[in-house]
Amino acid sequence: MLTIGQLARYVGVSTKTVRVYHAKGLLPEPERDSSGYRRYAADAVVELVRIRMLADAGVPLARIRELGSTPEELALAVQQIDTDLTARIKSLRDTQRRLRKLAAGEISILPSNVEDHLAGLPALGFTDRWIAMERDLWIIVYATHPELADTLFQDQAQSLTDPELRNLYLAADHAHALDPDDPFLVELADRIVAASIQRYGTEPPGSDADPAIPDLLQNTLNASSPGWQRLDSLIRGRMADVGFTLRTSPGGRRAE
Amino acid sequence: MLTIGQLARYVGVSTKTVRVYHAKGLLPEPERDSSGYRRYAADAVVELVRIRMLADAGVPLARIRELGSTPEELALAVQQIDTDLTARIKSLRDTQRRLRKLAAGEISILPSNVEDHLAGLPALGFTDRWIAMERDLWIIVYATHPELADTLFQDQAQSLTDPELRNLYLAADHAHALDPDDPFLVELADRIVAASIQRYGTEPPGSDADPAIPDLLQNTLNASSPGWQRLDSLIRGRMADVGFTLRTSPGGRRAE
DNA sequence: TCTTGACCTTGCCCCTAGGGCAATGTCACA
DNA sequence: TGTGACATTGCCCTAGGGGCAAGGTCAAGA
Repeated sequence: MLTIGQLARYVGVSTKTVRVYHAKGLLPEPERDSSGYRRYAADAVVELVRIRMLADAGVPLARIRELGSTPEELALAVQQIDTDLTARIKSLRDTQRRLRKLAAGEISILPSNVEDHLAGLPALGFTDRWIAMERDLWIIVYATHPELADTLFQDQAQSLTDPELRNLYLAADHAHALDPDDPFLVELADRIVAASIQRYGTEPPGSDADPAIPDLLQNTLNASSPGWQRLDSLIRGRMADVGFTLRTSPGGRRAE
Repeated sequence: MLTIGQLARYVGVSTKTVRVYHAKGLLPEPERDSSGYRRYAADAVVELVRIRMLADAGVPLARIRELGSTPEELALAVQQIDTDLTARIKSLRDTQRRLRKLAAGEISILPSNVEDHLAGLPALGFTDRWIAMERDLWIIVYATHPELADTLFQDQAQSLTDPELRNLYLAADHAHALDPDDPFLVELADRIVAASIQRYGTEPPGSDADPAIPDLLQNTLNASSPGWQRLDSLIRGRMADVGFTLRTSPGGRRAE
């Protein structure tokens, strides 16, 4: 008769695996010889091969144990394991495809229309710094307000088709390098506030939903350059003057 | 900024998963706000997506952590993960194929030539009981003595092509149903011993390698019917009389 | 006969990638 | 001022074994 090692070697598993199957009740404990060694008959080989086949297919051991009952039940279970296996193969292939896109740098975190929009910005004259900032902004917006983000994005994308607004955005982009005392910043702030009021009245889209978004933008901008910080400060001052709804989030917590 | 829940939802994982990635050093711990909540910036989303992609591909988290160093190294690693993924897909498909064979009852534990040999036995007049016994015997032989088994099997298969020997085996098969006192058993034992000596001299193949195999056969036979037990006993007696090498394993331990 | 190396036994702790719970603190809304 | 959804840390649990310890056994060679 077979020792545990011979059984395990023949089927291609470790002795530990066989013992685990005994402990889990998958494989019946065989007789012991006079020194306490397990002694297996040939049917244990057949049974162990069956178990390994199912385990290799990813069936949990607990389910394999319950499986052996009736032949119809077993056939049904095998059917189900088969479709499950097909699904897993498909999922692996999908993963492989996405991994290759990742390696090629074509990974898209944002919806593809947003990625397309960002990809078009360099041609309009925006700096990489600005684009990176905007990209981060949209990631945050889509993560925090998935139901609003599309609307906000459509508005933003559409506003770039207006040459005047586009020039304001471009000017803001390039204000990054300006000295905080540059008088151009005052003029730019005035023009931005005027354009905003013309476009939205005193109630900008999204402002009724969550005050965190403007805060967020502000923080991102301010951290980046003194010129931007000054520009933001000017805009906020002008907005408040004309009663523009620019609530600061309570305690400023959301923007910390 | 994002809370852990927003980050997790956006990427499609649980908050626990994100915390685990922090604990394992995969994702840097972000700043905390005044109440101790984690606050994430947009780059955490990008990083988390990258980690999930690799994790989905089956890369262990410990390896993902070591991965980020140089771009060439990463490209090489991704290359390797890709081939690994291909191998896993192939292995799953093999498993699926074997599972279908299992479901169809076409599973082969033994080498295919042995299975073919067994499949041919019914046509020669052997009973299912004999074939099942022989199958078990070959499983044990291949498991215990993989290097000898092929030689022994070739000899056995070849001996069946001799009509006289084949008739002896058939007679032994059908002796299962005989009464232990049937005089035919004595005659059959004589003929088997004579044929064995004619074929092998007094040194049967495999006897010099391990005495367990004859013991094994004996035990299997004896457990099955009184007729067989008697036949075996007669054969052993005759063999010993003529000096045939039929060692019993020391203490009989291997056959327990 | 004694030693040596390869087996076997049980029991214990370890791993991965998280899940789930508890106890507690916070946030936002009504 | 509640209330439900969210956050925090810490702890134990899972599957499918791996690995080690401390001991018992077996076969072969000196």
